[in-house]
Amino acid sequence: MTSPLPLVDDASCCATVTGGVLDAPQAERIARVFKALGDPTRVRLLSLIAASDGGEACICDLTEPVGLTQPTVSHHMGKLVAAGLATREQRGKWAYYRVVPEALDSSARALLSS
Amino acid sequence: MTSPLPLVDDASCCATVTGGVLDAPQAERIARVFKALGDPTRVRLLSLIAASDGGEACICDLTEPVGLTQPTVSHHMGKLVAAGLATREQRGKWAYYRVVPEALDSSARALLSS
DNA sequence: TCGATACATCGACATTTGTCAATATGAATG
DNA sequence: CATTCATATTGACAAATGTCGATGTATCGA
Repeated sequence: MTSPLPLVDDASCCATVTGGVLDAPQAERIARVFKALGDPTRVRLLSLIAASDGGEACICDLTEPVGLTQPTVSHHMGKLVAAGLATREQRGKWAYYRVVPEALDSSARALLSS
Repeated sequence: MTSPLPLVDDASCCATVTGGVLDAPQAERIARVFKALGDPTRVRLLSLIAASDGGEACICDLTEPVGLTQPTVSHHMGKLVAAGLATREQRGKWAYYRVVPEALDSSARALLSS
């Protein structure tokens, strides 16, 4: 039989904060996503996109409700995409962004006790 | 009858990222906790404390495994406490820190789709 | 082909952040 | 009371971050 002790976690993909001591790379991976979620504007952007028609929105839809410049919104969306929390799809002149629910679920699971 | 539309969320305590458009204060509150989780050292500290005997640890237990200075670890723990993710209890010379599982659960719920 | 539109990138700037060494605080112990 | 030990606080500094204006790039329409 294997794994009688509280092993850290089988795969680094499913590491959880309270499920054993995390090594540096695991903590790094987990923290990277939360860092992207650690800005109020980006949290707001995600909620705006999720609440948009068809679950997608372009920069032009987001600029006004957030009250920031177009470059700034573009910068934030870049961060969210880089963190895997959103996707970007170019369609004609517009760039359509969508939330990645699996990424949110995965991050949520990293916080659950077990 | 009330609330036929997708209201943002009853209480700000249970606001969720994908459950309706968040206003600025709600996004601020949510982002504050994730900001604290957005540093690899702090994620590691939480996992170390959670895995410690009795679910608690003092600064002296954490300094060596994290490989950082005592003031730095103290600073990080201060941030975690300020974010509500940990508690601090002074017992004699030592300060014992514990993880707040409810805070982790609450943050996790903010990410779940609904 | 030209102008307008949507977006990204660049350069700059002030602010925040993570880190440390040095020092202060406070509790136990002799 | 003096010393030691655990921790917090302070001051400093480099690096990262959020924001903007200006500019570049690509696409659509006339």
